[in-house]
Amino acid sequence: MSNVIDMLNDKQKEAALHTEGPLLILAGAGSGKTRVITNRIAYMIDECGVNPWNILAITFTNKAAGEMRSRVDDMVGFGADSIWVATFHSTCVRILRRYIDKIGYDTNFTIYDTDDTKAVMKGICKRLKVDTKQMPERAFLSAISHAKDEMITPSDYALDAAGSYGAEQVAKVYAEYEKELKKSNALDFDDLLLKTVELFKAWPDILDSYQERFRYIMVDEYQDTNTVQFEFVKLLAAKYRNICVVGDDDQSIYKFRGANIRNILDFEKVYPDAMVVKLEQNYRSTQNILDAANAVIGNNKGRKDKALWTDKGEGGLIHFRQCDSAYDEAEYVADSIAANKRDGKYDYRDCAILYRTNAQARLLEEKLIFEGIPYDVVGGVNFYARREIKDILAYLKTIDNARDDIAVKRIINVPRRGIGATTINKVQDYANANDISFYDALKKADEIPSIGRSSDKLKPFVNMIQVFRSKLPHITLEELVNDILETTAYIENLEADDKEDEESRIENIEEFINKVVAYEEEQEDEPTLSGFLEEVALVADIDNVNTDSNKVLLMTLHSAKGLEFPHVYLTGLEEGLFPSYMNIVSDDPSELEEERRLCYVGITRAMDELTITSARQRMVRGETQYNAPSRFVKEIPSALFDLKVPGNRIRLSDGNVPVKAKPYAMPAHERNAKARPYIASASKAMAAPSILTGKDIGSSGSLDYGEGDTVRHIKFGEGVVLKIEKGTRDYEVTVDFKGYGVKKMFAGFAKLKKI
DNA sequence: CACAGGTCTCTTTTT
DNA sequence: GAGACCTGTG
Repeated sequence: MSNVIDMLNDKQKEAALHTEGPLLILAGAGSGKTRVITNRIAYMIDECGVNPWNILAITFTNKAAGEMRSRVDDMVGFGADSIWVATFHSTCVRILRRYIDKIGYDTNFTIYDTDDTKAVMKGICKRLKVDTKQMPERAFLSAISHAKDEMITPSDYALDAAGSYGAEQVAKVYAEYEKELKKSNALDFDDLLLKTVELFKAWPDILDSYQERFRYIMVDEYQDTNTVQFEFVKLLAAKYRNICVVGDDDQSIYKFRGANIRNILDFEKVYPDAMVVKLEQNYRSTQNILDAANAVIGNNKGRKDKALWTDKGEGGLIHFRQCDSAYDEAEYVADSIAANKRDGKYDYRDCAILYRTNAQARLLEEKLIFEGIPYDVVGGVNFYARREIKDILAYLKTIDNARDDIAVKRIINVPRRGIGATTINKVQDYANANDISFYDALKKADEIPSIGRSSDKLKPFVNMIQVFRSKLPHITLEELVNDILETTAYIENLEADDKEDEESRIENIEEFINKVVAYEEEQEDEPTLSGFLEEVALVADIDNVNTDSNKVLLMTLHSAKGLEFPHVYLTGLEEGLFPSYMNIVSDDPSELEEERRLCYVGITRAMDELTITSARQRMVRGETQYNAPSRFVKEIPSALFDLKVPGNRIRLSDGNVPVKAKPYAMPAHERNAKARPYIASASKAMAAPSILTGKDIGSSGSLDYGEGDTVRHIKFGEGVVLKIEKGTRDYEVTVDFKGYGVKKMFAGFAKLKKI
């Protein structure tokens, strides 16, 4: 037997050797899923004579796709690059770029992101005079998105809606929205799947050609697929039935985005002859961490029964700490990371801080800066969603596809050209009346009677775009972007405009140009403007994570799926935040189960050490909230917690009932944290070494004072160091303070300064 | 038409 | 607490 198979355990082997017919791999967290998939592909190519060209592997992110390709590449002699590895969305885009003209679109369609669709919806609601106080734009968008996920057309929707005022409204708006996108030759994210399925159904010979091409299909993260995605896969696999799906129902966390957990739970119903393999041996985490994860997820009903185990050993206990405030929480985490680094226990890159909502990142960032800890935040505001980047992209989109009304309107007065809302409305009215695009109406500005002298302002804009367009075939994308920036004096206008963010915006633009250059360099075929825009439209935040640099990573639990870290900090475990308030009050109990799965995902990211934190008090949307620790914490058996962690006042009995804490003496470091006004630490943050210099202050590995030295403490003032002991996680320093007496404290927290 | 300054609302999670 | 939105003024 080949060595690619020998590397696997028995269960994994079973999965890898089953290359023909439907296969469901239930892969628990950390069970070596990627290894099975890659080895299975290698086995098919090397041992079964499968042509790599006939293999399609669909992953969740571009990052995962890239990793899979390079791992297969390392294993097989040649041919790995002809395997089609891509995300659902990019796979569909590639198909549609070729054939979408068959269903009435131009092959140079643009892809509308969330902002763009919002802009479209705003216009529609205004036009249809919808009361957006009653029914906000995003409600329509989410209804439409769900309809598309379920393959419900506007006319289907209208039929079902009869009788219900709200649904009728949605149906009307939905129909209008479709018309608008079509007119703009634009597709939204959901359309990419939907139109591909439509194409396949309308043109059986096209479907057939793809069925012939993709004789072996693999889908990763199958638990997160929605109905259209499943339909897409089902159609492709209908002929050869070599479909292998890999997933874990316990990690299904995208219901809000339409993911249908039934896809994985009912796979065997759709494919009765499917072979099912369960991978339960975990190669990532210690047994304690797995026990915690199993205990939490065990509270969910209607899941496929499984339990992770490992031969890695028990490992250390899980830390839990309830802090007084979110500030304290952030400080605790930052201090812990600094201490770990100093002790040589974990490097920055070994640590990840996870949270439920993006907003939580801010405080954490401040404390990390204060401690001089280098970090990267994944997500938040997507790079390509930033104003300056969207502006440049809008120029590029306008040049590429002038039917993209949203793009044209975005830049028509950016930088300012004295073209205001009144003029824009008149042009739009004219466009509507003549059933032409906004840009085409601009070209005919002379013929719009009501517009008057404003047409003098419109002409130069149209000319400029036409000039860019005529240059396009002769220059590189980088040159084009620079040309746009120069012609419009974009940066100069930026400087005049907002002084505050100017610097970071210019940096972003530079970064954008780097990405343009990178695209042109790595592109094997002719790099094109459309190709670049397409790539940009489909990148996820996680795709840009640079794992080479030695930095702490901050991200949401959703972004963390599929990743692993030696030390994971799970923050904000509070009722109302995680699980979120929305899901606690929801009458649909499955919402809470989804939160629990999210918690399960978080716990199982940890390899060696897991720290869970919560705050008693936290600012949420400008309002202070007081929250109890999350129910999920209470679902973890208390025996798994390290109760000796300073500051942990929660005692959990094995009956999962919190026991009233005994009077608690606040450790010195925590009192300081409280006594110190937050502003003070913010100003000190500036004095801390910049992360940009690459100097990490926490890395000395030893203290800069010794026994007998006089030191200063932020609250207790001057004192003499009596003793320094090396503890398990930090140095314990005993100091005799003038006026405060002898105190024992952790060096990592106390931040004593030698004087 | 642009801009300053006030008010209002709130996505949890994202391809 | 921030961003989107509205309104009055120049």
